[in-house]
Amino acid sequence: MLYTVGEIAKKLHVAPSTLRYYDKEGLLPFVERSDSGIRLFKDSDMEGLRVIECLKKTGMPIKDIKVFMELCQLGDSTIDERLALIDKQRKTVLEQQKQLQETLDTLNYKHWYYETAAQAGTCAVHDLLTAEDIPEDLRPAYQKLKKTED
Amino acid sequence: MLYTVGEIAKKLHVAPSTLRYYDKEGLLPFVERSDSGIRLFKDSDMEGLRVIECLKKTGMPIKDIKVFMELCQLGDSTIDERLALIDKQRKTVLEQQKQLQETLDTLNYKHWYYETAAQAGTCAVHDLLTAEDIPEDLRPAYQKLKKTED
DNA sequence: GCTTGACTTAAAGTTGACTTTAAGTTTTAT
DNA sequence: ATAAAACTTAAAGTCAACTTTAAGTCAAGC
Repeated sequence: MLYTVGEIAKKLHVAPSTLRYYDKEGLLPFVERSDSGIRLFKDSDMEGLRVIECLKKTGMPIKDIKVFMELCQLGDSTIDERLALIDKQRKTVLEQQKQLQETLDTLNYKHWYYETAAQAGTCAVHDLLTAEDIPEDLRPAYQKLKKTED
Repeated sequence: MLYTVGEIAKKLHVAPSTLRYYDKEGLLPFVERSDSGIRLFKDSDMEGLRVIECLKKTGMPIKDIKVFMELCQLGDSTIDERLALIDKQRKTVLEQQKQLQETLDTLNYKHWYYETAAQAGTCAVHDLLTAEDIPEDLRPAYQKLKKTED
């Protein structure tokens, strides 16, 4: 089964122009063309597109994704290199998870801060509070916001 | 204690031009100026800057951060609104965490894929494997990559 | 007092990732 | 056979978030 760029775009919920852009940037070395020059996507191309989608979600820039997709085209001699790139990207995602958790911790503190302020009718209530009044799990985030050194 | 834009920039590990840009965009309604027009940051401004940093990490656009910082300047009458914005942003971070975990699951599958291929010396080894040969925790990611409908 | 480095602004430039436009070709449907 | 819809490319436009530049002012150390 073969698909045009518009059909694939619908499947992936992206604009056809996005796929043409990716192709122009070299992310789709696997797509073939009809005699008249129309892109023909195979069922098996979907996996490559999903890999691109995944790498994009890690924040990898287009140019780096291109390198990976090219390695895929080169066959078994590039397996080790591809494994190294996957592992590198895995590390960045783990770091992002850590970062996002810290961000959430801060927002959780702010949520408590404003809920408490809403109860009291004023943010000034927090001037009266000491560290012990802050829920234990929110204290680290509080300390980070308040710290003055660095 | 008062600080110039360059001193604060160092503390936050950002370029001075970034802070001037934020100021121009209205993110820093709290910074004061000397008689000659030089920005003077107070110790207490650090917390506002850390809140901006936090909101930026959630992916919130500059214009939306501006709204939040302006609400902070307006005092206690905006507590409820600020709480609502924090909660909204908290939701987006939870969604991002979910997304990032799915991305990591895919990378974990790919890691296994290439490690297996490296052992065998060829990616073709995966043509011989069935679903049961794939570690159980990696199967959902595998299924997602392979699925052909949608 | 004067140089040097840091500050100021406005405006232009950069980057990445697309999107839109324009002009043309191909395929599909009647 | 022809009109409409979908495809093609190259080039220009957009957007967010900065960064750089240019021209000038201010402040600190010698």
